[in-house]
Amino acid sequence: MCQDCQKKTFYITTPIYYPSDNLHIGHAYCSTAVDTMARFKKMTGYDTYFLTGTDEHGQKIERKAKEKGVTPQAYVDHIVDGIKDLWKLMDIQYDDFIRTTDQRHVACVQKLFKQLYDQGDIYKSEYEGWYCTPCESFWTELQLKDGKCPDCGRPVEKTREESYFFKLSKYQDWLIQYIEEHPDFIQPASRANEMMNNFLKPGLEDLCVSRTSIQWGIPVTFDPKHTVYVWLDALSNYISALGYGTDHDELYRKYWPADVHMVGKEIVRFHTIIWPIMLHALGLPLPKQVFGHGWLVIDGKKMGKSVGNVVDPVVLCNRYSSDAVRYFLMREMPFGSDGEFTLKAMLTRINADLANDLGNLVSRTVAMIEKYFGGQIPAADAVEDVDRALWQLAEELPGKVEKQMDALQFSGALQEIWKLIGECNKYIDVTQPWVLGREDAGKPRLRTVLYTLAECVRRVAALIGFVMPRTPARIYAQLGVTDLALTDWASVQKPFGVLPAGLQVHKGEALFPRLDIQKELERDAPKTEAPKAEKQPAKQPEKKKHAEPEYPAEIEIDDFFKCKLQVARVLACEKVEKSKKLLKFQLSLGKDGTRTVVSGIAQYYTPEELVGRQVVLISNLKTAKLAGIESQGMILSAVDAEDHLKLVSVQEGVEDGAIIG
RNA sequence: CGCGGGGUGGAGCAGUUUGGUAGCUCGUCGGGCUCAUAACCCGAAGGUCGUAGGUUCGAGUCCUACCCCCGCAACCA
Repeated sequence: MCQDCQKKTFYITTPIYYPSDNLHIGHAYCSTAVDTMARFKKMTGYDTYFLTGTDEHGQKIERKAKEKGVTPQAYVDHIVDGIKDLWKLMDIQYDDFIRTTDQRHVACVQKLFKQLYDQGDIYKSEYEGWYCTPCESFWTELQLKDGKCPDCGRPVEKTREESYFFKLSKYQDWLIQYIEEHPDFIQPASRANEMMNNFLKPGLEDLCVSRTSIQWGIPVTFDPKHTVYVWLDALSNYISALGYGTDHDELYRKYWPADVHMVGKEIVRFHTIIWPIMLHALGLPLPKQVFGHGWLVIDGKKMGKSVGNVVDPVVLCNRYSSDAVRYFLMREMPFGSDGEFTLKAMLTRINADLANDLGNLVSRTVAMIEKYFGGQIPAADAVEDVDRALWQLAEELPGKVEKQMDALQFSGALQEIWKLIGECNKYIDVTQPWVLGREDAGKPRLRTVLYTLAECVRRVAALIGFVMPRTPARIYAQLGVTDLALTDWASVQKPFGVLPAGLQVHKGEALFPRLDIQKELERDAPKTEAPKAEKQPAKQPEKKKHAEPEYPAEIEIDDFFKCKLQVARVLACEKVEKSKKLLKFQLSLGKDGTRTVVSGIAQYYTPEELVGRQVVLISNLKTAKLAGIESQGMILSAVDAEDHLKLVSVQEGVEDGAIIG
């Protein structure tokens, strides 16, 4: 509760995004949801605070900056500019943008760290691991590749390193109990189960919360060769932005605890385990809810740069308007679960809901008022049951919308609003204003019908602004509404008939021009949308296990001769235990000896049918450990679009170990 | 037995907690209307609700087993 204005407060956050690259539509989805919620709360009278930002530390950014030859700070500054531009483009109206490189944040994190250390929740210990001297990097057992440095492939030494640890284990039982007693804390509920089963019940280990291997981070004040672990750093943003721990902590006192942390499902774990324990250890209240939303997937796959299927929100907004994109994101899928993102679905949605239903309703309403009343909105006259039914629906709408929004059901809220729009279109058909307009006897009814439509359109405009911030003004312009009292939440809660008669309407451009879907799809065909345009009906197994390598247009012959290809005979072959895909081979290279090789082809061949066959092996490939087995080479095979895999072999038998070239 | 999500008319989804006529959007087909952005309105066709058992008067919904898909995790060289 805000002390000064007596309004209830509402504090909502997005995750702080990692600015190693430009953001994609998935990030835009999350921010749109938060912005939509924040706007709705603001509209319905809450003192709302909306925080977003960027998580700028860490190795990956350090490395990216190095590649570009700039400082990490310069690198992130540039990306952050782009992110802010995107939010502007999408009308993401945040109250504050926190960057983990902000001095205010750094100071706060350092203070928290010190406090936890002083009270004994963070302690210094030793961390046993592996050190790569050339890279000056420290790795855990799990991070190693083939027992060597994952970065450079060179050998590593076993070392001990001093590190700070956070006593998660101490608070484990408390957290389990807390989650059980607060079923709304983690939403959707399925995610709470996941956390319990995967992490809490098996038991928490103390978390290593400092690194000496990463320079691009927040130094520990009392031991500056250590930097603070990124998640401790990142999570603190939700309170550092409010001035927690400073002399100016008014915002903290006013808004904390947060009402909702909106996060992607992949980071629910950090927000529901580390963060609550941090807060609890510090004696601070926990956020009321952590909501793990789903992902936008494309062709059934998670969007990602490695898959090469990222959708750029900037392009979409510039082409179809940010309001349309926002509408689609909020309407198409139930919030919480994953949803398929396709351009076709978006275009269909824009045409059906925005152009045909809403846009056309506004258009025909205004056109008729112009045609029959010289553009002046008439006063309601003779009233019948059809009118009253529609009025009632309109009056009940705000309550329904609020109910859906309180449950974070954006799609449900929009569906309710669109029910009214649908009923309006039907109402026109039933009342047939064009018939009423033919004779004077019809005029009283006609006045009522057109007034009813105008007032409904006004109400719709007043209700959609939290999802589509720009559209209401365009509707008001057509209706001739200028009085702000006709556009707010209070104005849709009053009984039907708020709109004053006599306003002058102006038929303007179509709100959402109908799109030629075929054309729009073809427009992108040569680019990334290509496979989507032709949309295979079902699931042609087009999934590649790995991202396709990108082949250079041409290579030097020397590049080829780097590979030592040899014919090898399968001496023995068996399935690798606990693995679906791996077969373990004993191969003979003739006088070059034998090799053990592991290959992921168990789904295509049985061990028995391979024994005795000749295959082609890259014999000078760096060895790799697969399923704990040293694999000394790679067996070549061919895969077609249907996912059929066949081993490569030589036509007629040759000596084992023969060189291919 | 690693964890989780899912399999519902051509497509995308809701419904499963509290068993009782299978619903929505898009698409298709037919009709209506002409105020409107070839938009709007009405109607129809189309589903053995993954498979097989079981409980029940009755199962998409509960129980058992199994199959398939997708994430995560992991080892796809």
